[in-house]
Amino acid sequence: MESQGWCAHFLKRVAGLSRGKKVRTPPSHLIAPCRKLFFPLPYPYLYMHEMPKAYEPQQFEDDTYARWEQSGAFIPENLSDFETREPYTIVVPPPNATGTLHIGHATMLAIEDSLIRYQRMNGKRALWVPGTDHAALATQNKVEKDIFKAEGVTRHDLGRDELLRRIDAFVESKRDRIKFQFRKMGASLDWSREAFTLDAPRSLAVRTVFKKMYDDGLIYRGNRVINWCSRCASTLSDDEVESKTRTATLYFFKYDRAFPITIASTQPETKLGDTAVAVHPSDERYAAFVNKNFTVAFGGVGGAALTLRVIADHAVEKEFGTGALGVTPAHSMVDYQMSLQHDLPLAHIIGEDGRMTEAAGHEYAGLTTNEAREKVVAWLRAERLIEKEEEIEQNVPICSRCDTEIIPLPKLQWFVAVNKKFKFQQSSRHAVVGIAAGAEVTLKETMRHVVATDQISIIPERFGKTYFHWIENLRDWCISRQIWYGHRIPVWYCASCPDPIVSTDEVVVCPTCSGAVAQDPDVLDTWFSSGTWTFSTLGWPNDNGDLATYHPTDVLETGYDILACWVSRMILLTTYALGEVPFRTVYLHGLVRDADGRKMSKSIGNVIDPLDVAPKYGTDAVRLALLLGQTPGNDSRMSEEKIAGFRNFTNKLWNISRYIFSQVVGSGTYQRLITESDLTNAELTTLDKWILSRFAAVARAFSEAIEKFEFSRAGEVLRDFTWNEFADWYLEGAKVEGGKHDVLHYVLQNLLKLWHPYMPFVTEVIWQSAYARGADDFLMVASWPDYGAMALYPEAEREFERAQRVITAVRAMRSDFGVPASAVVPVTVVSPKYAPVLAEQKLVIERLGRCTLLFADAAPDGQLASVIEEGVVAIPRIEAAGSPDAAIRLATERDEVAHYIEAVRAKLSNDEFVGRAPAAVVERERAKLDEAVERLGIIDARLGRGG
RNA sequence: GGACGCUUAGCUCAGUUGGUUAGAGCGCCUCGUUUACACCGAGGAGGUCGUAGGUUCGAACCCUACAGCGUCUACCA
Repeated sequence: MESQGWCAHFLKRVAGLSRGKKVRTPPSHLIAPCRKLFFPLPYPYLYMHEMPKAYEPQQFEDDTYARWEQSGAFIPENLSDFETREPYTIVVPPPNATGTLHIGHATMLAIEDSLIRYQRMNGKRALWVPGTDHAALATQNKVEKDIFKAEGVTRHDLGRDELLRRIDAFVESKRDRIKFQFRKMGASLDWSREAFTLDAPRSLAVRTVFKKMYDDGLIYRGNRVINWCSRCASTLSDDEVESKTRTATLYFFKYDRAFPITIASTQPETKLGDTAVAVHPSDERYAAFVNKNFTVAFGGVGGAALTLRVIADHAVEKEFGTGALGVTPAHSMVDYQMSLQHDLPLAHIIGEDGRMTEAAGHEYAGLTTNEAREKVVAWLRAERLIEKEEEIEQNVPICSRCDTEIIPLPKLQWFVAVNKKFKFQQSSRHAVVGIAAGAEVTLKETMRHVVATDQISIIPERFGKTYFHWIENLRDWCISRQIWYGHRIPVWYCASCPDPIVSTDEVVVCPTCSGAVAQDPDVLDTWFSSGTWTFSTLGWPNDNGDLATYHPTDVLETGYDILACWVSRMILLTTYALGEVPFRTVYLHGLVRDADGRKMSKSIGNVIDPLDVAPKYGTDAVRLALLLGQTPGNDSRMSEEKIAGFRNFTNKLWNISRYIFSQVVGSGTYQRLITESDLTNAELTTLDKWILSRFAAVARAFSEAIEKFEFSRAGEVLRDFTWNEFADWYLEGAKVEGGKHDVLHYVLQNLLKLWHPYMPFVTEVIWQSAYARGADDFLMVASWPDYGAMALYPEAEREFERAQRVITAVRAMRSDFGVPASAVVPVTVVSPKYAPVLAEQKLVIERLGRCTLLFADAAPDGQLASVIEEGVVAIPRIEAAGSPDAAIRLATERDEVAHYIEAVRAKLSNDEFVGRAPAAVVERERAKLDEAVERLGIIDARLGRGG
């Protein structure tokens, strides 16, 4: 870094910049905090000859990211010829603005950044939109908790305005953190288009969708039984409800002595609100009572006088309890559904504070449900109405935020009607196929349609089932929340006019009577706003051009755990609002667990924080560890050992480069970019043709795997090539043959390009150290290797593989028989067929096998021999203590071959196999047999000669 | 209760529409001449693909049942 030549080097690069292309100004609506600086930062990279032995990621990463960002290339309009490029869009799933980066985010970023970088290098107008989520309920809870801890006051003490001020301040103080962490991961996001689910453009989108849905009759206000959390004092959507198991006492009893049917309940206090008793339609025990009404005096003095109708309903399980169920429509989701079917009245006996209401009777009003239960049970005991008590396990719904037990209760709420017909409005640009403009459809039908017809494909496919299952069970979506942080419902009520006023703009006075209005106090479910994410981030409803260019987005990449609650909501709202799908492909990654397969959690202390390990092993290593060894939709395990393994790999790539650069005379100058035409056939050896052919094949395999979202396989293919073929064979062979300047640089230059989407930092640093033309010549915007145009040399591949087999055989024998590594052994090869091919590669074989090579018609008697496809490879015995018998290795080989021959012969002598299997398969087996028989012959001849 | 997934080498996992002598990484064992790399190189051991049936000329792969594990989901009061 401190070298003499640094300054001149830097100036040269600055000069390079001035020749660079002009940076386009981003669209005017975009704020551009990352505008390109006129002067680049001091050039941070190294001369080739200054590269340290080991790659030191922390020395380069922050600076590299800053330079990318300042180059403007994250903004697609700054890419060369951007107008003619095909758009490619991903919108990042917005993390909680107040949260911190965890391993799941790191997975998301690694995958999405790889896709974006790959597409950008492939000439796409690649846009990756960043953003954060306000996470209404979670954020408010967190702030409320903090305030209570510090000041002992609740939100009601503070009031709405003050609480919101505090929350905004909290969010403001935290929101830069997650963005900083995204940058740490190398994410090439267009920060000029950053969005927040609660900022002004998104708010407008939310209000606009709300009004449109209201006008279409898809949003309505209704008194319905909803999930109520008395601690949060709010409604919860079905998705925000979890369940836990607990043991409870199941009481078997009658409402009163005169009532003919015994029911069973774990919550006898709710029976104060019963309006029916339900039995199964085929239950003969109770058939006589069905449709009869009974009046019972339940709960003693101050209890309720109940009028109960006996109804028949399939939801009742004959085998459970007594087969008869007391129906409490106001405080049970199931019972509520039944009440709708049978037109039963609701008795609202539990209030929002979790205490019994007056409707439960004056003796009970004000008691908690537990107190009421004790009182009811005491009364039942006194009246001797209890027939039996049983301890059972049951699932109770709890609030996913605070674990408080959910109380279902009726409440006036806003809903989205998912089963109501509306006139479908088509997009003029990317119409949904199969639904005519103006067709009468429901939201549910639309949601099902676009996935069923593959206009949205889900990877892995099996999650389509989860999606359809979720749709089947979807009920009208309760979208109002009784909290203060979030998108306030855009509805105003006039004291003297009956109809609510729905408006995207602030309403000050009633448009009908000019009277005073009050806005609905509730806010929207956070998923309602995140459901608009793909199009609200692209400017809808203000048309700024982005929507036309970048929507529908290409890929939505997220964890499978939010398929139902988020992905499906985006599909719902986008198809409705735009008449377009929000994305073409949904890619679902699995959960990252710890080394023992446990979920990572702070309380267990098994969390691997990507920001802890990234400085230690390098961001590239973390990304590789997340991309390889992981398959879509399946959970994977993460450990520091795994990351360390990939750190080793980044270092390998570093050292491969270091070696190649060391081969250059006059290091410190730029390396020319080598093209196909530089590699003239005449100068290429078999070894060269082999690596070029392999590279072309690997570049294709890697690219095709990425296109198919097979990130792990792609990475493995490339890693194996880089390490096993390029480093271990080609580089070693090149040292022998010498004069490989062009091939070495050609493969390295293209290899760096292939690796760049996965490990952007180390590849860019290497590129900058040797190949960059100027300070703004980034590997990041280099074009993808044109593998289709690369020459293949299948013959050379086979020929070099023969040399490899000979070398491996020599090495194995040396190792088996304890030949000292320092000894150069004379090797005899008997291979009439392949001697010329092997002779051509004599130098490489001799050096890599540490031997001298002699071709003969027969190997000398008594030598150690190995028989390979090419023939016999033999080395002399050495006079060393404990040197095993020469025949042992051959005998082992003979056993294997003989066994194999037996198996193939059996197969080929089976007439049914020969008759029914495809000719090509049979032919392949025959060829295998011939080859094996030939080898066996050679081995036997050799063994017959005693050695 | 329903659905889905998983079960392949000591560990973590691949296995591309049924045809390989079943692979990789880590770990393990042996040996290290060679200044790109010990965050390395060479060689090696290690698996009757959960169990039992079935389909097929042929099954890790398809079907059935069972066992274990996991996830999501649900209205057993």
